[in-house]
Amino acid sequence: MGITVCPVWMIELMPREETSQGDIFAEVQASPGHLLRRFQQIAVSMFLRECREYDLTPLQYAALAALSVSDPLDQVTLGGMIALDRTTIGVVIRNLEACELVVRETSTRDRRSKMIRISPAGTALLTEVRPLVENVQTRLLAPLAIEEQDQLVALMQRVVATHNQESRAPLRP
Amino acid sequence: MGITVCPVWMIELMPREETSQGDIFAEVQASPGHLLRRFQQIAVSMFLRECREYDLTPLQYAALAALSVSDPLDQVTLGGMIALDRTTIGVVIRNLEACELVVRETSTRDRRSKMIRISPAGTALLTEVRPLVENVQTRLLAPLAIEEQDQLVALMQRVVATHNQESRAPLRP
DNA sequence: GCACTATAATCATAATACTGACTAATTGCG
DNA sequence: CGCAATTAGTCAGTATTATGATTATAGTGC
Repeated sequence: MGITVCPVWMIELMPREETSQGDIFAEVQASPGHLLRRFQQIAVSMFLRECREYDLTPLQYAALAALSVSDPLDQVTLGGMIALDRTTIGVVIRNLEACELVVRETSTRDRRSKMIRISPAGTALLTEVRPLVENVQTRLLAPLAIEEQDQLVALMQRVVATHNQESRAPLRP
Repeated sequence: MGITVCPVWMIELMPREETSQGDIFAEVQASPGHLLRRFQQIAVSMFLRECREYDLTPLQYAALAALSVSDPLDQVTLGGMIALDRTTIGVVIRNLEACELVVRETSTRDRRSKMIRISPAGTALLTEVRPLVENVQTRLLAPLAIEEQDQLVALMQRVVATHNQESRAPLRP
C-alpha cells in the first residue's frame, strides 16, 4: 500500500492508475500536472505554427480579441478579461503597440491609466487570423469525440472556476 | 449557422456552448485554449506556493524525480523523459547544479554529453517535497468527484498522446 | 584517412508568467 | 483640507518554453 515511487512531478496522487513498475512513460502520462503542462505546450506549439506568417502569439491574439469586443480598455481591465497580471499585459501591449496593432494613450479622466484601442490594422489582422485559430482548436481536440470534447471542457471549466483566485491573475469579468 | 463572434483566443470552435452575446466571462471559460492556459497557470501557482520554502520549481522537481528512478542520465535523455527540449533541460540542470542538488560531469564514453547524477541533498529534498506535491495534486483536482478526475486525466492522456510529436520536445520514454 | 552527417550541449533572442519594489496619481477618511 | 491607503503602470529579476545558430564530438561512407 506504500506510495508508488514516482518519477515525474505530481505523479504520487494517481495510485488508481496501475502502471507497471518502472514504466516511466505510463506514469508520466498519468500525472495531471505533467499532462497539463504537455497539453499547454502542445497547444501553444500548434498555435504558433499555424500563425507563423502573422508572427502572432496566443496572448497577443487574446488581447486583440478582447479589444474587438470592448474598446477602449485600460491595461488592468484588459488583463482581467484574459487573466493576465499587470506586468504581463504590459509586455503584451508594448509588443502590440510596436507592431501598430493597438494604440495606447494616457486616460484623461485618470492620468495613471492608459487606454488601449485596437487599430484598423489590428482589426484586419484579427479577421484574417480567426479562421487559423479555429483550425488549431479543431485539430487540438480532434482525437476526442464531440461529446468527449464537451466533457473535457466542462471538467476544466469547473476546476478553473473553483481555483480562479489561486493565481496572481484571476479572471475578472 | 454563422460563427459566433468570440473575444478570446480559440473560442470560435465552441458554438455548442450557448453563451449570452457579450458575456465575455462565459465565453472565455468555454475556450479550450484559454482554459488550458488558466489551468496550467493555476497549477504552477499552487505548486510554487506549496514549495515556496524549498524554492523548487515544477520542472526542477520533475528532473529530480526522473533522476531518482534512472541515474545517471545525459541531458537529452533526461529531457526526453519529461518532455523538455535540450535548451530548457540545460537551464533546469544548470540551476539544480548551482543548488548542488545534482552533479554534472562529462561522459567518458562520449565527451559531447554530460552525465547528470542526483546528489544526496537532492535525494533528501525530493523525499521532503514529495508529500507537498501530493497535496497540490489533491487540491488541484478536488473540485471534481473521483470518477470525474479519472475521466479528465484519461481525456487529457488521449489528446496529449496523439499530439506527442506536435511540440518541439516530445516525450521519449 | 577524410569528408560528410548526425548528435550533445551551449548561446542569443524572445514571449509567457511570476515576485517584489518603485513611481505617480487618485480616493477616502478624519 | 491633508495624510494614508489604494490603484495603474513600470522596472528588475527569474523560470518556462520556443527558435535558430554555433561548437565540439562521434560515426559513417568512400
